[in-house]
Amino acid sequence: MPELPEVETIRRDLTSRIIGRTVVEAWVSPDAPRLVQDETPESFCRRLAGRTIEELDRRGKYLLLRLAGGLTWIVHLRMTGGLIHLPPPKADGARNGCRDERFLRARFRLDDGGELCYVDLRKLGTMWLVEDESSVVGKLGPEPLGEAFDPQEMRRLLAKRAAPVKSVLMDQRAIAGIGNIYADESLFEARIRPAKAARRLSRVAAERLHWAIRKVLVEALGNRGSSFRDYVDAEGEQGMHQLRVKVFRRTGEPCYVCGTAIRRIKVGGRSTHYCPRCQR
DNA sequence: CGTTACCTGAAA
DNA sequence: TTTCAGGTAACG
Repeated sequence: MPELPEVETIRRDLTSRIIGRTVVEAWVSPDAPRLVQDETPESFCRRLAGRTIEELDRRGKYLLLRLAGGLTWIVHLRMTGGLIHLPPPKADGARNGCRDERFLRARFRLDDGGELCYVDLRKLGTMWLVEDESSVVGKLGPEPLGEAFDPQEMRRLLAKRAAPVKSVLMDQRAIAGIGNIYADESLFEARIRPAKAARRLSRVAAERLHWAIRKVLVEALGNRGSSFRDYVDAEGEQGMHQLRVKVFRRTGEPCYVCGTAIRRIKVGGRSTHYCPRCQR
């Protein structure tokens, strides 16, 4: 579900709510045996309990919760995962429970009475508790909104790749954080065919793509991400960027630039949307 | 390099 | 009933 703008929105929302909080109790549903990586859910819960969350960071689509004592709790939401924060109950004792108990896969009680609920319809999400973050996020490419990602880096990572340019954008070892929505949107903005071999892009096209990626991600972030289906932020609210996309899931509808019907094809096994006239 | 498996529910 | 889904690891 969530790509960089969605995960970053969750990170920002959670920061003021959970930094400095201690996890007093962790619970993982026996119905989600693959959620916790590298150890049993019991051992994970035992090691997490009593730890204080000191920092909340993001790398690509991964959330990094740095804990006192050197451990990092890493969460990847995959397709349908979500992290919802329930604030401490009001003075009158009123409590808003997790809204979809059906898909609740894990629950983390905090020392202020609040809690973090991990929900995941498809159960594809994963979490780790590690000493060495690089064992999980070490192979990711540069952050597209970071300084290391410049036009030259864009050209470098497209060079020599025979795969479609869209597949390279979605390759997390090439660039971190771009998924199906923002790959299509960036390629539209850069006027490039998604199926074109990455190494065939001209220098100018690569530079347009560099600029387009940043523009698209910044705008999506400003709209708090895209909610096409399951995505909600840390308060359970939808993003707004699905109302602003130019091609994603607009098959058959007119291109906003030239009026040509948006086309849908498969690239790297994923649905891909583009304007056959604007994108060459 | 492309394809398939992992899961479950909603939409076609 | 069949297809599809904001992702990625493990295949061949």
